[in-house]
Amino acid sequence: MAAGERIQDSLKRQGVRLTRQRRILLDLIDESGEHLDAERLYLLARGKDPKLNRVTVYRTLKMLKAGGLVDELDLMHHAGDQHYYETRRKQEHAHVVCLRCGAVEEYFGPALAEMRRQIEVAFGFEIVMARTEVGGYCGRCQTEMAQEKGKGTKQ
Amino acid sequence: MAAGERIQDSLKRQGVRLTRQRRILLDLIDESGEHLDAERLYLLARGKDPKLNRVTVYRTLKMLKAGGLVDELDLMHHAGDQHYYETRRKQEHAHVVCLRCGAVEEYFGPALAEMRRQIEVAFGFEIVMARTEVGGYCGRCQTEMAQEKGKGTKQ
DNA sequence: GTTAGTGCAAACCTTTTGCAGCTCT
DNA sequence: AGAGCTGCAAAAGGTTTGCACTAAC
Repeated sequence: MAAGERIQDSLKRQGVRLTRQRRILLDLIDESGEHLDAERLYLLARGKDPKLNRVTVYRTLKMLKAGGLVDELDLMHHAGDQHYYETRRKQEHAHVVCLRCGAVEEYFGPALAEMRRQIEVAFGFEIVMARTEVGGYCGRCQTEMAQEKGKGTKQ
Repeated sequence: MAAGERIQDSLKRQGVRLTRQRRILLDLIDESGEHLDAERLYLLARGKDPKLNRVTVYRTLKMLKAGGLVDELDLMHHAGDQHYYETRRKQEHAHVVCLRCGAVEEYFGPALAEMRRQIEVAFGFEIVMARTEVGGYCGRCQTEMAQEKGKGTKQ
């Protein structure tokens, strides 16, 4: 995929049919700031086309994943076992998920690329995709948990 | 959990009841070389106790995960959406999964710890668990794919 | 016009839950 | 004895499939 290219352009180049439904879904994925799961994407898409079916969402996501146009995330299964999706247009990053409030931060540091390189060398492995997810507690939740603990002991 | 301690000892110390079923499951998890999913563990356990129920397997795994005694893996969902489990007794490592043959290698390099440290510092985050999974093609499959491609063009 | 894509319904796979009875401590 | 655990059956959550119809190229 050319850098900065939208998913739609990439698909068109591959000769994939651009239906009304796909245009809606791809726009949402391209523009969304959040990490979307199938159900959330479905609900957003229905806002634009109430007839659009949930199955079409799954089929579209599957196609995009197979084509390497989106990455599939689990976000530590923090909110259930559904998958989340994001375009691959961004630089590789790790997802840091707060297990208490669900906030997701993205880490772009050099250790990721370094690890990737080491794995390729060490195993003669050809990496197609990589996923790092970290679960724990964000700064704010650490504070709040400390406060609650204080209250708890008084009671 | 004390280093080198078996899961069973750790549970006993916590006052968790050690039933016949749990002993079977914990032995299997402790001794298994592979990454077990619930179904595989269930089948192995049934070999030792044909009455043992699948639900017990799920409940035991959930308890171990909640107690931080096992890690839950997805192995890039290579063979479906089930989860895999392994004891936490080993040093942290990344899982490198061949998308063609399913082989799993483990990477123990220093880049992992380095990334963990950077995330803690950068976000003031308290890491509880971390998971790195890499999908791609192992050396052998790369070779075989190259050969098949050669054949394919002749035909 | 052809073929890929859609919607609908129904199935599928993995995991969880409610409840009565059993068992570990 | 009694809380905690198990088995069974049933449901839930997330995703996929078969098929007839529709729309993109």
